[in-house]
Amino acid sequence: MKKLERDFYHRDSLIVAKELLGKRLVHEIDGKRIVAKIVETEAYMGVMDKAAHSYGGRRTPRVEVMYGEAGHSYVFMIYGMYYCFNVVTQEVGIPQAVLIRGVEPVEGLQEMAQHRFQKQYEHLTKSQRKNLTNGPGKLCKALFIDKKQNGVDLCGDLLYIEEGEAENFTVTASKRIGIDYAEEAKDFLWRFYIDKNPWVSVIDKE
DNA sequence: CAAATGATTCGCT
DNA sequence: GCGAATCATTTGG
Repeated sequence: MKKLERDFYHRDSLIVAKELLGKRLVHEIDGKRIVAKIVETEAYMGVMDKAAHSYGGRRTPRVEVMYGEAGHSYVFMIYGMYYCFNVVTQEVGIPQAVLIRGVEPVEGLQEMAQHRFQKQYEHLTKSQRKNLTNGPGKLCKALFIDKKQNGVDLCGDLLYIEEGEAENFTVTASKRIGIDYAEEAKDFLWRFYIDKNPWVSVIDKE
């Protein structure tokens, strides 16, 4: 499959967030490919987005990578125990990113199960299989993503995103998750997911 | 089953 | 010091 190039990321977060659905996130560990299909994303629109770490043009060491070149990773620790993986978008100087919230395991299930539950994939309970990668903190654990991957170039050979299989799916837009402090910005429909996919972290009611 | 709660580190003020 | 783009576990109906 073809690796996504710089130009793909060099656009608005809202566009990139939608187009990332169905793509494959690949992490190569010791020459082994861990692959997962992206099924849920959220756009963070930078300066005018109260939910974004870069809101109002805040520029601290942590968010610096978002001001840099598109197509790099932005990984941050949350609640003291989990990581969240983002893709930096837009041109240099515009601090936008797309958070990956849910993925569907494709290759390397054994490695994912081992790292997340210290168990063989076959020994996972039904609930553990479902919970392997259906959330931002969970998928980072399963895909071996932590602080060391912050700032990595996704146009490189270790961590990158490639085209997925051709398929048809319905994209649902909804409110973002876990940003109740963001006032009016919490109601923007900037979360996107593949309708009816079981690996989406939070499903909206009818 | 849904809802409440505790865990635990780091970046920022 | 405070609180966070979360999650697993416990509690109660």
